[in-house]
Amino acid sequence: MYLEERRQAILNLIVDHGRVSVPDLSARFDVSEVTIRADLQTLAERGLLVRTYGGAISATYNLQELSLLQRRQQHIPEKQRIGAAGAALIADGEAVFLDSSSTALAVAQHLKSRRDLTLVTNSLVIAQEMLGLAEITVVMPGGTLHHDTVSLIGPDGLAFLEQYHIRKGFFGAYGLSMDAGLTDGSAPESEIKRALVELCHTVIVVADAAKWGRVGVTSYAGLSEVDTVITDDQAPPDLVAQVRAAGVEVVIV
Amino acid sequence: MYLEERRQAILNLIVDHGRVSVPDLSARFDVSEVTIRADLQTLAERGLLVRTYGGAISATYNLQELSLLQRRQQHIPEKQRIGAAGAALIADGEAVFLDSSSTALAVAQHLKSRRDLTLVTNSLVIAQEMLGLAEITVVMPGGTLHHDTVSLIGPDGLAFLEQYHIRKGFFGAYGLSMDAGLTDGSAPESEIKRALVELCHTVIVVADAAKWGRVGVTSYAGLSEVDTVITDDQAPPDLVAQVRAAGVEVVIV
DNA sequence: GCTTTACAATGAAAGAAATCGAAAGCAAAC
DNA sequence: GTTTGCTTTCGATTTCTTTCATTGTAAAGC
Repeated sequence: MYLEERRQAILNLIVDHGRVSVPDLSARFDVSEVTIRADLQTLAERGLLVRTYGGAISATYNLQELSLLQRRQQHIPEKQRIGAAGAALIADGEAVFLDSSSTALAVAQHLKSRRDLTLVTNSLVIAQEMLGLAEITVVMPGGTLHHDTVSLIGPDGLAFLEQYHIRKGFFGAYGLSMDAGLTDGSAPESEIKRALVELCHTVIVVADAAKWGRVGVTSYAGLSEVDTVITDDQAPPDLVAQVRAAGVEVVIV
Repeated sequence: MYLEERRQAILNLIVDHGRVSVPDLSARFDVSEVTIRADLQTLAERGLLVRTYGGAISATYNLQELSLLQRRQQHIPEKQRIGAAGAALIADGEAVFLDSSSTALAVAQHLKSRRDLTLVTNSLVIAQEMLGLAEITVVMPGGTLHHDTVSLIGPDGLAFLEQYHIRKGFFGAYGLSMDAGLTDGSAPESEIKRALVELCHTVIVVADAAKWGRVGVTSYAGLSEVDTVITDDQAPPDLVAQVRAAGVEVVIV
């Protein structure tokens, strides 16, 4: 029996029984427990099962996994401060765009007690975070799911968004610099952001100190298109001064 | 019983009863109260419940997530069999539509090891289920997030989908009857399905036995538009015979 | 308001089981 | 013969759980 056959068989057992134990699998396939653990770890990394101490169970708990990821984010104090400051700029009744960055997620987390708000976002994580909040309308453009950013990307979603009057857009960035402006790591991601920067009346960049002076693969906006940058107090003062001189409001939290 | 299973069971108890107590859980799972407290603390850190003195209660903002989990767990063996049968109808390389029903989710769960597949869906749960599977392309139409079905609903997302050649569509239903055809619980949900039934070359209905003979608020397709129904062996034979006589293939698993 | 009382939570220590890491063994492929 | 990938062995380490002593808390009665 080959390795992949064994792993397939393990998955079948989980589908049938809901759970498997390491000693049991070891006996059944006549390999050491160490080997079984390696199998389980690999399958868990592929998201095909959930590892437990002593065995594994079926992977039908993805929602919780995701919310765990979300909550891991919460513990970064800088992002939370930036998120709170961003949320303070949003009035009830407005329609705002949030991109798929983790800092924009922090903004969303501070909007949970708001009423009559429309959030436009391409981030599945933000949508998930707002689940069950009846007072908040979440609108998503269509697109293809990108696994790394957990967001919908695609040129065709934009036409759909043009019917909304989006007052404010919150954008994360891979980097923020004087000459390259706002930069990101991937081209399709940049494309949708470039269009949204056009669409939003007010462009607000949420970026922690690490982003300053960094330049990513593609630019999606120049500094002249930015109204406000929200960052934390570790941002390099000389760069902050330059950006302010260029007419951009910089909020430090 | 593994740790994660116990924690899952605790969450289920909270969904059912709204609250749990430490001594009760300790007796029920035959572990010490200290262990239960550790479980509750961990689950509270994940945001899945709210800790109280002597026990725990439901985390209101997560109720939606949990009730969805619960819905997924109902009829699990039947739904899983239906899901497997549905997945067997899909060849690698195809583009298929899956709606936001829990039975369509079961189909998706059986597609995880496939390669080169395009899934079109308006269900956030299915999208999340496919997260990290690089071989599977997930496309979502734009729309407004509906909290109860965890799906994107909206008329404008459809234009975007017309560019895809969707071979097969898998649809759940609230009810399935001779005269009303396929029915659903809410009008906007029906609207998007009606359009997708038009768009899909082959329409496959996945519905467990409980759906037969039931009629919901709005119809989204007549039986004449349906190619195949996949159901379980508890489906009423007389209704099955009638539907077959109407020219619909009925697969019983 | 204050105190009592019963219950709940926490910390430390300890034991059993499971896991991990590193080095080594083994087989098939080049 | 060497390489490569999978598997095993064997301590060292971690995780999970319990017990017990101590501290903290809620709510009833004074």
